[in-house]
Order: sequence, then structure tokens, then C-alpha cells
Amino acid sequence: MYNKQIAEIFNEIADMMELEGTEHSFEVRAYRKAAITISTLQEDVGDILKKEGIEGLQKLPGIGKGLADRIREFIETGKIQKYEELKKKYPIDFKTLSSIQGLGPKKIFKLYKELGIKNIEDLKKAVSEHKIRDLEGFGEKSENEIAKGIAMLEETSKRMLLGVALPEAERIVNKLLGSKLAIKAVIAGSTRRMKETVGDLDILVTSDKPTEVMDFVTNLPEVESTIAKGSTKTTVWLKIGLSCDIRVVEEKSFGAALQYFTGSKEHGIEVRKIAVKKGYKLNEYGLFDSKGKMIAGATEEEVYNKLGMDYIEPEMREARGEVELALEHKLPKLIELRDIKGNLHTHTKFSDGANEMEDVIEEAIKRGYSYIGFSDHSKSEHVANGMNDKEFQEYLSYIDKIAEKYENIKILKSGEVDILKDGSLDLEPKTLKMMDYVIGAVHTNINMDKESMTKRIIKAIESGYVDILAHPTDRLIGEREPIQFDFDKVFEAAKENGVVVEINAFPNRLDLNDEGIFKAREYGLMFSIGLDAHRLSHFDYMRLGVGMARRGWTKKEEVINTMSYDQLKKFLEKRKK
DNA sequence: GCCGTTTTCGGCCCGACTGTTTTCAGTCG
Repeated sequence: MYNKQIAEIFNEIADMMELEGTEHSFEVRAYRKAAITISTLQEDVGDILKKEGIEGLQKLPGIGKGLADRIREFIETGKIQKYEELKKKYPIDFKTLSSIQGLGPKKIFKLYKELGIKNIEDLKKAVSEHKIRDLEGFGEKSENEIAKGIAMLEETSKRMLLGVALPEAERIVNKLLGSKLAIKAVIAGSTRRMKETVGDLDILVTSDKPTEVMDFVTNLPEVESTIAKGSTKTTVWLKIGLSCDIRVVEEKSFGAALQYFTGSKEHGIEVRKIAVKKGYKLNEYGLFDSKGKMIAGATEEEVYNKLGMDYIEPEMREARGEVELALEHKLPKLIELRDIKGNLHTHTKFSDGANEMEDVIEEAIKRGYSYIGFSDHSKSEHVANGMNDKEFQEYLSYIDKIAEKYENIKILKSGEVDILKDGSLDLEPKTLKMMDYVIGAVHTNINMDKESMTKRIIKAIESGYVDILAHPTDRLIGEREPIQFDFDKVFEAAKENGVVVEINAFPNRLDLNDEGIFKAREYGLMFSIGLDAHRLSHFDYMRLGVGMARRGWTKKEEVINTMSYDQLKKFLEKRKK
């Protein structure tokens, strides 16, 4: 559990070294790069050090002998000498202060040197006493900007769920297209990459009238205030508590700009390095040869192809090896939303859903699904109105009866059955056997220690009844940490017992997430992308689940609800054996 | 401080916007 701490320290070291003079600028960059590497690492650096020693650390990109030593120093002593020394010299809360819009290391240091500002409290005080406007390099406007920055920081210290940000971005894009001022308007940034949370929105526009586009945007009802406004780039603060960048580019640069602003930053850097290696230059305006002649830019495909790469899907652009695969023409073909044939995780009024079963079926038909599986809660979920064995058996019979009424959609019987504290299931075998498949889920006693939780889940998996493990980590984004269990042991048991793991599509779950999916794919597990729908509008969430699957490089063949009904039935029956 | 079929030394991704300047540094993505 060292990654986060060390990444933060490295960033702070970089901040402080930046003040020591420009001769350190590349060292600063090295620290920042290493901080990114460590913070996005799946495995803990402590584990790497234990297993592979200092050489293991040095294998990580951007980490050489020096930084590997610093990491070891922290793990072994709890301190990094260099950091302690710098900290003595600059006793400033860089981490918080630099999260304020417009404040970087230099300005923070100036505030410290001139006004003794060490933290956000000091800064607030200085703002209210109007001490900042008189500093050299600052002015009345910067003081106001800082005041606004503090307010924003307090309003939204956390990132926004993709499920909230994506519809907002689509609203703005549609208004831009509707205005006729924009020829093209598309979502870029982490929203396009379908990250589970987004820090801001990026929207890319082509237009003959850039100035009018920017005026249109700053006057949208969704906008609270304008942070920056130019003819190619405008930043606004949205009422939902998110900033939004709008960029206008020419048609001939659209692909290069989309590639650039989709990110991730790390992916972009890797791609631009490939360009440099070939003697080209890649920026948001296009790909240029050594003479400055533009050789690509209108489409993303063209940019990637000219660099000798296959087109890379946005969800893969995270610098996780996709650039190498694209160069070798070995990228996987990812699952798409239209591959989904049905949903296997659905709730109704029988437990905590909002709708009658028939209404849910009609919605599924409307969505083009060829089957839907109902999976209401078992009795331990009191708050969710869970059913006991007798009620559950009646529920399952009811599903059978309803199913007869529908010819153009198949209905499957299931239940989201609690995996109890001791690993046993919440319903009797007799009831479980009546189901077409069983979804097992941990809902209670979620704070168990790692070892007990691992045993608990494995016992359920080995019971032979569980077909799908729902929302495996039980995390709620921004609200609840994942439960602790040994992924390797659980996934190995799942593999042996043919248990499918869920990619829960609910916006604040998205569980497994991309990292978990990578891990599960190491064991060759199959997935079910489940809506966990509690009302009709939740059918919209399937694209979030598919997005997460794509971020985990999942192929259609690895997802059971891309199968036809007949294939799925066969798959489930074979499992029963 | 990292890194390498251009390299173990000499490079290190790239451009826009802002505020405070009087030509640019700082910040951001």
C-alpha cells in the first residue's frame, strides 16, 4: 500500500525542486513521470520490492537506479531523506495548494516567501485581507481567481461519475450541433475513454465561426462562469460542478486534434515519441514531416496509420502496452455495445426494483434484447425487500408463467443471492436449483479481513450453485472502498469452477473495473456485463459497462451476454454438469 | 534522474491562454 504515498511524495519533491532553479528541470520531469508510473501501477511497489528486489523496481518505466533507491528508502525507513530536507526548506502544503486552479509551484513559493502562506487556511486569510493583489507578478485579477479557485476546490474535491458527466457532455454537444455554428462536435478526453470518473469535459468542434461558437458556449444555460476564453480554446465552469474545455479546430486538423485531446496524456506522449523517432512532429494540428509538410491530420486513423500503427480504440489509450500492439498490428478486437444480446442482472418490484416485471420486459424488447434474466434479492437483503425460499419459489413460478406470454423475447429465472458471512448461500438448494442461473453477491459484513473474505467467496464459488459473481469488489465509487480479498485465489477458484464474473454497469459501481478485468482475463475468466437495473432508465447504463469492459481489453467472445439465447442456455446447462 | 538499432552522453512532447508585462513567465492539459 505504498504506491499512493510515494507518488504524492515524488510529486511534492518535483514541486520543490522546480523552485531550486531551471538546471533541475529534467530531474523534475523524471520525478513527475515516476509519480505517474507508480500511481497507475496495479501491483504495490512494496510487493515488487519484496518479490523481485530493487531490480524489479528498476524495470518499471521511468524508474532507474536513483528513484528505485528512493522507493526502497521509503519502504524500509518510512522516510525519504531528500524529501525531508526539501520539506524543511519549504514547509508548504504543495499538494493541496497546487490543486487550486492557476496555482503552480512558482506562485505557491512566491506566496510563501512574501506572505508566509503554507496551506489553504493561510491562503484564504490572505485573500480575504486582499494581501495578494499587491505582490509582484500578481494583481487584483489573480487574487479573484484564487478566491474562485478555493471555492471550486471546496465545491468539488472529487471527480464526477462518468454516468453523470457523459450525458451532460452529450447535451452540450447536441446543442452545439443544433446551433448550426459547429460543423462537427464530439466528446474527447477521459469521457471518450470511458474512465469511471472524469475530472473535466473536453469537447472538440470544427467550425467556420470559432468566435461565435465560443460566445454560444459561454452563454449556455449549463454554464455558470467562464474561466478562460480564446478563439481556439475556451474553458467554462458548469453548474453541475465540473469544468469543460471547448476547442475549435480546422477540418484538416480534426483527427490530430481528436487524438491529442482524447489522451490519455501518457498515451499521447508515447505516440508523439514514435513520431519523433520517425523524424516527424505530431501536435494537435497534424502530423508533419521534417520539412514541416503536413502528412496527416483529418482523421485519427490517418494519423495512427502514417505512424505505422493500427487505429487504437479510445478506451485502450492508457499507455498499457497498446502502442506496441498497434505497431505490431496485434490489437484485440474489442466488444461493442451492439454485441450485447440481453441482460442477466435485473430487479423488479418483487424486491427493490421500481417497475413491474412486464414493464421491464417491454423495455428490454424496446432495447432490442433477445433475452432478459430476472434476479431479485434474497431474504438477507432486508432493506431491499429480499424474498425467503417460499416467496422466491413463487417468484420463479411467476416468471415461468409470464414468460409464456412473450414470443419475441426469452425470459430467464435467477436471483441475486447473498453470500453470507460464512460463505453459505442465503437460499436453500431446492430454490437455487429452480433457477436457470444463480448470481452470488456479497452485501453484508463487508469489512471482514482479507483472509476471511477470500475464504468466504471461495466457499460460495465452490458450492457449485453460483454461476455469476456479482459486483465482485462491492466498491461504491467515491463512497465505499472495495472489499478486501485475494484476487488471485478467488479468480483461480472461479476458473476451476467455471464461475463467471460480473462487470456491473451501474454508474457508481462499475465493478469489476478495468484493473480487475485485466486480472480476471489473466485467469481466462468469462464475464457478464450486468445492468443491475432497478428501473427502466437504468437500461441506459449498458454502455458504461461495455465501456469498462473495453477499458479492460475485453473481446465479445469473453462476455456471456453476447451469446444468442440458445448458446447461453447451452453454456449454463454445461456448467450445471 | 532516465534512457538507448541514431546513443553510456546528450538528449528529454507540445502549444494555448492569462495576467502582468512592455516581451514573457507561469500554468494547464
